[in-house]
Amino acid sequence: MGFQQTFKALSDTTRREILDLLKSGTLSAGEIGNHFDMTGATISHHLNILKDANLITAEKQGKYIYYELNLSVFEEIIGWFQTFKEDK
Amino acid sequence: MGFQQTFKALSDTTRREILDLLKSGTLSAGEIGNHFDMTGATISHHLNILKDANLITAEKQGKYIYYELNLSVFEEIIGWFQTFKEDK
DNA sequence: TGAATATTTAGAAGTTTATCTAAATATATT
DNA sequence: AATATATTTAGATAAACTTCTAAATATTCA
Repeated sequence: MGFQQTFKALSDTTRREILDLLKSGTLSAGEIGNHFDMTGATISHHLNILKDANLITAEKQGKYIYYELNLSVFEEIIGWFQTFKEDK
Repeated sequence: MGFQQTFKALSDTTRREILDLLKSGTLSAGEIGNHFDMTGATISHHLNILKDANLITAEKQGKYIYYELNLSVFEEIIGWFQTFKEDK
């Protein structure tokens, strides 16, 4: 765990775009997939990586699974970056 | 370029440790390499990726090449993370 | 119950990545 | 000039990653 998983998750353009989409609010897997020219299977794989990295959370509601940003991990990462500024 | 190269560079543990080392100040390639159980060739490869991502700068002085943090790109990345907090 | 929709899982293919060894380049020293 | 030191470059290999297709699971609706 730690930062490794988080940074790996952030190192892919599609996944960062998914996070950008979720800034506007909760979206289902299908709605997220509509923004990309990829199969649903591929999007599902990316969502899983983001979820494992705790960057998003998933909640099933009937037929759909809704994904949402999990901001707490963003805090930690920002904190890591801040250490570079402070120590200067 | 843009963020892609930067996040890719940050997605490796060794490279993040190199950045942590450089927080204390400038170091030569050899001094950096001494902190890791890897060949100099591998360290050189990682330094090159960090340099291409503008996360560090290199300056040759005689026999040595000194590496230093380049904080300007850190600013940009912190800015990207901040957008997630603000838009909430 | 059966068909349609939403999403995930499994397995495969091609690409990228991290690392090594060996060789090359550049500088300093004797 | 020859040797030693510092670092990079080139080429190879194995592991990890992204993406696809096909199949599986879960849910809703007629």
